[in-house]
Amino acid sequence: MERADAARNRARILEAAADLFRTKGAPNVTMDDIAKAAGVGRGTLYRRYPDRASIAVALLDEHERALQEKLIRGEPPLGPGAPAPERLAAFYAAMVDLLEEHAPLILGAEVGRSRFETGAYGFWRVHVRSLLGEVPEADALVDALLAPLAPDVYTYQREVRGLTPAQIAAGLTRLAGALG
Amino acid sequence: MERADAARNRARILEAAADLFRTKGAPNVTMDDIAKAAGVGRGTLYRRYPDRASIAVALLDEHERALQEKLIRGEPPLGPGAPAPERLAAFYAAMVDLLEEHAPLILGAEVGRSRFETGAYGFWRVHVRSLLGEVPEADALVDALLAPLAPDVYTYQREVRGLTPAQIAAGLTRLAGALG
DNA sequence: AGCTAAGTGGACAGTGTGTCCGCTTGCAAG
DNA sequence: CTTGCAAGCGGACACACTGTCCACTTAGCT
Repeated sequence: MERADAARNRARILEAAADLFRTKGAPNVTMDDIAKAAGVGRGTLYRRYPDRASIAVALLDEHERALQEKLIRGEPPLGPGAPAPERLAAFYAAMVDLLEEHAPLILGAEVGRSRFETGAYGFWRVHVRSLLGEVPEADALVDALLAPLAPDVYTYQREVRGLTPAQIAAGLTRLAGALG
Repeated sequence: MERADAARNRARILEAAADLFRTKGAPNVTMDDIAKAAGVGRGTLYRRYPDRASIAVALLDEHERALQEKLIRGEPPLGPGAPAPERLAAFYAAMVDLLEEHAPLILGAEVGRSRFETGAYGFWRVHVRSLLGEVPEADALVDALLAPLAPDVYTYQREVRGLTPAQIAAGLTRLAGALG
């Protein structure tokens, strides 16, 4: 059981962090900023979240879980029942939505190599791997197909190349369609 | 014109940095380490190279230039003359070689978003874009096709997934073949 | 009300960054 | 060979962020 003050502080920390990530950009937010904004001390912050990444992961958790649920039990083409290329395309489209909504957050969650260490990456990997079926090169292909969903690639396409989410999704759909 | 002592120091810095990147891994090497190992002061180091990335870029320069040369003027299928999918596959294979050889270095070169800001990325981008021709989604597809070549993806595939360079290249070849 | 363990917060030490400025040295002209 | 001087050098310094530690506070049970 969690004490009431602890719960209140957790909520305050998450709220403050979400706000700071959005306004200042994840890499520019220090642990100290978050503690200050949440009105708690450094020790309190570190007790729960050892680094920025773990805060971002906590913030992302519910959104990613919702998508995971849809992939497993949702309607086709996202859920089971549609042909693999269509399901892959639908997955790409859903991920583009997620990135568009939360790219700054996801960017904040991924310090260094941590992208591949999150449970979410493992889940996407298993999902796409299963869609590929018995293709011999599938084990190498999986990560190649997930690579375009890296948040830094997405923000580069959006902000530097000036592409729209629709254009990016279209490109990925083509990629999905080309396999089979 | 560059003074003799300056030239000597530059050589020493690059040599020391290459050594440290290889042995300790790029992210664990501090500017101070490099200065110490090269036998120069911090100021001297910063005069030429404002950060780790610029050192790694300098070290990579000649290797990347060699590949760029082959893409423009080399024999097919790497150089001009072969069908686009084959040229793309050859490009992928060459990049896998480059990554296998220099992944730690490339990883060191890419602090934050800098991957997309190097001249090299721009070059790969133009090359692949030209291979895609008039495909409507090409502008979005380019970055998606380059994404699997990110050094962190490569090292993840090699070290965590345990894939061989040949397997990775095979996966990418399949990707290249699927377009057209 | 009293007890106690969970929770809190800020001081502290350690580490890395980037800058600044007095000193040194290569090198070209006399 | 000597001299002048600008380019080059290097370490001290100020600053920022991290992560830990521990004396104090407080929620929630009895």
